[in-house]
Amino acid sequence: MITLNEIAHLASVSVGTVDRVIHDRGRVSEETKKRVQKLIDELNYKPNVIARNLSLKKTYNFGVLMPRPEQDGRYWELPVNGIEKAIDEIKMYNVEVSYLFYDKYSETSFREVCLQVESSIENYDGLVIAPVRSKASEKFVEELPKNLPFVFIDSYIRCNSCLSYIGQESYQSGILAAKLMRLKIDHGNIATMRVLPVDYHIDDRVKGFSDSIKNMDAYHLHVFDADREKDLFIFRETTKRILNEVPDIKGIFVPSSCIHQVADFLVEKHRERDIVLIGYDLVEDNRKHLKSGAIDFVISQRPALQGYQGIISLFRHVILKESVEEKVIVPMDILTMENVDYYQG
Amino acid sequence: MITLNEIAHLASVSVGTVDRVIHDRGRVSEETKKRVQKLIDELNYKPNVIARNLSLKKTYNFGVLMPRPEQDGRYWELPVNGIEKAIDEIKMYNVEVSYLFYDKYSETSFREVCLQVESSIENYDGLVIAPVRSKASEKFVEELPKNLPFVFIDSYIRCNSCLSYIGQESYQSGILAAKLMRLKIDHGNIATMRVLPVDYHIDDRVKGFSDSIKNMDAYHLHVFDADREKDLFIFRETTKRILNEVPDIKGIFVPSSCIHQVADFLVEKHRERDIVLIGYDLVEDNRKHLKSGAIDFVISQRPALQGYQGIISLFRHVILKESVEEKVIVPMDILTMENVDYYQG
DNA sequence: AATATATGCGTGTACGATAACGCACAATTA
DNA sequence: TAATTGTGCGTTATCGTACACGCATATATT
Repeated sequence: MITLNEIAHLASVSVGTVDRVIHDRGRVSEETKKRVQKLIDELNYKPNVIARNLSLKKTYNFGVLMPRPEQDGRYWELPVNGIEKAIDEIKMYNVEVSYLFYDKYSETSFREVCLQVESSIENYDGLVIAPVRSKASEKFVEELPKNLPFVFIDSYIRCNSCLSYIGQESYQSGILAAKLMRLKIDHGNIATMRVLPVDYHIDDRVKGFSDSIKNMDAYHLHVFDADREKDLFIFRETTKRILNEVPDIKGIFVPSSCIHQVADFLVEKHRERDIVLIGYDLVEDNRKHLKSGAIDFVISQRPALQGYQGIISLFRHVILKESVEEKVIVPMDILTMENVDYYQG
Repeated sequence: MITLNEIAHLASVSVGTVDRVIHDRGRVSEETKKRVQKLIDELNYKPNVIARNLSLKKTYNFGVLMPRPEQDGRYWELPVNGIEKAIDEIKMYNVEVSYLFYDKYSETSFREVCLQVESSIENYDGLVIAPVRSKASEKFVEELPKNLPFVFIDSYIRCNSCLSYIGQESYQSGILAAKLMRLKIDHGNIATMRVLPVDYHIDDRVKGFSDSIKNMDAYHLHVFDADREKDLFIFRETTKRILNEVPDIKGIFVPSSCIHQVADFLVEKHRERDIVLIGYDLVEDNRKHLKSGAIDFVISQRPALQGYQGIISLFRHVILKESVEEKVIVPMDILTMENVDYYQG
């Protein structure tokens, strides 16, 4: 293992000079700089991260902008778990997180949190952002200082300065949902819900599902709109509508974690046995319904891994100075009553 | 953050004394020891791992005993990938691995590797063992020095001194396979293979599958033996036997990664469309058949994660001196042609 | 009583990198 | 010409821990 000191010796300069070359701090003659740089390249010198972080007695703070954990049927607790796991692993590097939770269904709430970050921007060494509110997020990241790295998790927005995106292949997961539906049902009426307000990746799930089903003669697809901003229990209400309008419905696909509202309602009406339910994300209520059989399949896109990876990507870039993947697509996992107990998302 | 120095000051002793207390090196009076220990406990002092490893300029070497990567349809490459990923993450702690590959189907090959380890046992700071050859493995670990930590991956053997087991819930995954089979087929003849030589967790898969299917009137289960030690292409040959003996076979379950041999044969005979295939592990050949539709489902038990976790467990115990989980059960993942491209095992 | 051994504890240095400091000399400015 | 500023470097303290070493003092052995 090559060290600073060795380079210094070989170049017949002091460690200070080598350090200045490495960090491009100037105050080194062009000639010496070349000589040192050549040795660094030739010997493939890599700074010892451990020594560096011991020396740089700095504490790092990563900000996490995401919806309140309890929203979407406590879905957002799952990325938080992953974030906590990551922080636990790298706590010896003096890394902390500051959570900045916002109400996913309120533009002003998100704006407030953005302002809060902007007003103390110097406190942050990196940001993990779940840009659920796309437009406002785009504006926010545009105005971030150029030297503040940030990563997206969960959903993607147009942006070329982001360090990394960790997320889902939503359209494809809709196709997968359709496949699972066809395994359980070989013909008849199927419903799905388009969730409002528009969220790109939830929309894509519906598109993937619809595109797979709509051209098949055996099935008849009914699409219902469900505006979550109008009603917290919109999924329940929409299920009521479905049962009214399509009495012989065979299966329902809900492109969000709120499938448990649908299951709750069907259980009340004793219809859970004859209607196939497919939804997303292993929140506690969904786990319960999956085990009882009310929900047939849950697709999970490793929410904990998304949170974990978000922090780790920042860590690798900011602290280890390593390069990170621009895009990390998480797997889509199929959960049934048989494998749910062993799942780690 | 409390440091050694602060403890020393508060206890009015030198860091040397505190160090001796911490590492229980003796040469400290009972009285001072108590005083120091009390401060350590009260202030909840935790040594700085980074500083420790900078100081202990040690390089660590973990031995990995496992079947040759190319065996079982190159299944064993997958844990190696996970091991490499782990090593890459912790390389700054000067951790290396030595691979000790053996022929899974040869007792003498395994014995040789064991001898090799024993003869230079002082080189190893920990071992990751895939105890595929159960009996010989039991004997081997019994004779290991008490202070050499080791973890099991892939399969478990009776042993109370192992640091950690990272593995699969095989019986349950057999149940899952049966569920998937029932989704595709609602009645008829189904076959499965019992693989020889006996491997507990592969056997358990068959048991889980059989127990789910055999009591159902709609299905008729045929169990075939396949002795891998007699023939490298035994799965292919056994498939031939199945087609001969049960001409109207509807589905075949193979409890190992060698399902691709079955798929190869069925494709040759143009029977891949009307026979459902379910097997294990996303090796390259299986991926191909999954995407083409010849294989319907692959169950994966995160082989890369198993390798990764094996190394990380040793790392946490040996280098970070943290406590590790005694048992880590990896999830069982369902792979279909729709989600296979996004899988990370 | 003289010497050997054991115990208790402090000191010093290494690990590798960072960054503040300082010194010598040159170039620029007043 | 004297004062100021800038450049090109070396030196050194620092981070927190580990450990070799050495010096006292106490106890045991001859």
